[in-house]
Amino acid sequence: MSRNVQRVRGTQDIWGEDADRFQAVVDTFDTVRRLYAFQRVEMPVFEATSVFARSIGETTDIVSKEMYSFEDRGGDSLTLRPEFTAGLCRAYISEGWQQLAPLKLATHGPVFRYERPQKGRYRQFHQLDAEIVGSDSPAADVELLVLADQLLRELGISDGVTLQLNTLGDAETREAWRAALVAHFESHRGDLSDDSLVRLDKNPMRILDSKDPRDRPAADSAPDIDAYLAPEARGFFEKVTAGLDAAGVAWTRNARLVRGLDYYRHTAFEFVTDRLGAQGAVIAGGRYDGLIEALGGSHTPAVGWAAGIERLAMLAETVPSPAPEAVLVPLGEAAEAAAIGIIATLRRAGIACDMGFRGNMKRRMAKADSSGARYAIILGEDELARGEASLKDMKSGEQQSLALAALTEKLRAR
RNA sequence: GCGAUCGUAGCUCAGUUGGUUAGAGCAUCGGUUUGUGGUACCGAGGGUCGCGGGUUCAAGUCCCGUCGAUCGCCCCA
Repeated sequence: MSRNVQRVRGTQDIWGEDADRFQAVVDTFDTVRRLYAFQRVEMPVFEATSVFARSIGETTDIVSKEMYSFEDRGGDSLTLRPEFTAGLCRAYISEGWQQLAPLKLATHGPVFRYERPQKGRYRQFHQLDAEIVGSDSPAADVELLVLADQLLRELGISDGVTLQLNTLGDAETREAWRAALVAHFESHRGDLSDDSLVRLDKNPMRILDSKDPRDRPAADSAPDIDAYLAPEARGFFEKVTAGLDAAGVAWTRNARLVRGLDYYRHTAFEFVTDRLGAQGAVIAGGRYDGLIEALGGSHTPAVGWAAGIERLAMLAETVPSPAPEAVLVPLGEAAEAAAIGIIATLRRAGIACDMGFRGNMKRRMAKADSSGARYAIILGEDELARGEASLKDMKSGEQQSLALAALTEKLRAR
């Protein structure tokens, strides 16, 4: 298998059942986003490197060591997108979408991060993405969360997934809490793991969700944001949770759920499963009111989430791959020639069908059977001479002779 | 980037303390009187045992390196 040509590390060839499941996730997302009146948007797979460097933050691992950046032939530094949000915000500014705000947008496609591959974690992976740009209403957060919840329900995986919810407050709250956290962890410096000592300088809030047991006492005794929540921020969070309750979406408060980047405000959430090991987050997002400003636009509140298609597909049941309605079995050269016209007519009439090209009749019938087709259309020379074909019901085994002209109507009648 | 486990046909695996031409099931292809599938039987193709080096009379089996996958850490929409 691994001769000369090998897949690039962290990439995947998706086919067969996996491809069916992957497509089912995308199709379900597309159906659900229409129900919520989210517009489809297509964006470039690469952007100027500065778009991600400025929005995601120079100090993050994503920007400092996980981006696929390269210089193009014109000497510009470009980067394959490591996420959707930054590019979408750039588009919002470049395309003048502020006139249309609030905008409800949905997109999906490949994203790229140079990471150590694991199950459910690839260097080219695929995300669904939903964002509401230009709304500072908690109703936007609610709508996005209900959308995510319905997506999981339609995929049949909502049982194994829980919504964890937190608030990071407004800018002032967030700063006050952050300062309190730093003070708290400074006083416990001696108890922290090496990783968390680095976090203390770079990303102190991340100590809260550290998995290292050495960090847990200090993390667990750290102050919650609640004591620092400004009244408006508290009100915002209460409206979000009340909206979820009204919509019948189950959630749990996770006061240790945080976002490292400064432009995150208010709602932060993750839909988490324990069925995928360390890669447990299947949908994650939050409100990022400060991002578009950081990119050079005017102050624009926004909220959104992204979901890993591969992870959702791994949780989803196998979907039966769509079978053709009929398979043509031509016998002999003249029949094969005639079959080309017949199958073209059927397909133009919207009837999914296939044709076997090789083997003897027994083989072709076996092929027709394993395809799952409802009918086999047997085209023999003598039948063709009479302008007829044999239509065989693969389930009952019944077979009848039919005028070629009646074939389309007969199959479409079903 | 760090630590650990693993790597034999398309897939799932077997391969005894290193010992002759590396096996099975599934799948594929062909056949069981030549125009009829799902069952059964017969047969065939397909592997330089991830790759490279080393130890040995002898390596799929041991050692080293490398690549890849997996598990955890890290990071994360």
